[in-house]
Amino acid sequence: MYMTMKQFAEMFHTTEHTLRYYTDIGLLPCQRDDGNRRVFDEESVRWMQGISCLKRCGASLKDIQEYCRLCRLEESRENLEARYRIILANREQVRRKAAEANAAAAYMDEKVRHYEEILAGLIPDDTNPGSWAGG
Amino acid sequence: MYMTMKQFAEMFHTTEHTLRYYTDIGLLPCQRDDGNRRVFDEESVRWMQGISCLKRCGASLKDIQEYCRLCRLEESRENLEARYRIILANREQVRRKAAEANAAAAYMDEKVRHYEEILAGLIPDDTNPGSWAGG
DNA sequence: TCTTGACTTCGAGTTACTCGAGGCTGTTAT
DNA sequence: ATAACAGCCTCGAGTAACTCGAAGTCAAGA
Repeated sequence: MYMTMKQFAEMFHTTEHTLRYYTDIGLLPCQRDDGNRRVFDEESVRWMQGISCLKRCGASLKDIQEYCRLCRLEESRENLEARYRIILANREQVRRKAAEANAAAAYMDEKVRHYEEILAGLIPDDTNPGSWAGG
Repeated sequence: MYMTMKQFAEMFHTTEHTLRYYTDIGLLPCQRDDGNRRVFDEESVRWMQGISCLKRCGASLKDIQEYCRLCRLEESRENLEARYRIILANREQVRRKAAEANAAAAYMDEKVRHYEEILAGLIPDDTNPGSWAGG
């Protein structure tokens, strides 16, 4: 059961350009048909699932590549621990990111309210960006 | 009261390279001393406060540049509304980002627990990244 | 036969830095 | 007076992770 570029791209909500990039850097495995076109099978699908998941969690392609490399190696305690370390480091990163994003969202809410008050004529416009909190 | 490159960079926890970049693209205003070195005053500080705040909220330099341009123009209803639109769009973006980051953080928590169970020998190692949820 | 559509490679452009080389300036130590 | 040093300057190249477009290939359908 082989999929074409287009089907595969649609399946993962990404572009053909991106998929070409991933296969070119050796991140995503694929076969070629007799016309040299990339074709994707269930294995490609499984790898792409892992890749896009780690991506959504904010991992760099380099880290994902390393993680995938480890997955392809023989199982061992060392290997397992190496993968665990990557996952742990990634969790830290995504936690920091989430905290920052939440703070930023809260701040923007305030900013929007501020602007709505100005627009309603309740307070004067203070164009100066220096009046912003949290410099 | 002028500040040197170094002082200014320390004040905003950034690098001199980045500040040079910001001044070069016309985002951050600065003066030059008689030796052609950049010097920063209170006005630079105020602008930089606005810039780093918008940055933390995930705005692109392009958007920040446009926002700052509007701030420098004469006040008007139109201008005010244009700035409001930028702020609104940015809030939407940062909200989406926060939601994504929170979901990713929760997922990574699960992933870490999963790994810890494998490490404790409670369940076998399933190296296959396709076993990951949320393909 | 011609067109269409889906692919191919390759090379350039993007954002927001990041780094380093090589050079200038201004102060301090010898 | 000279040397060393810190701190700045410009300029050009490199980075990640795409993104885009040009020019070419290949098979199927009208």
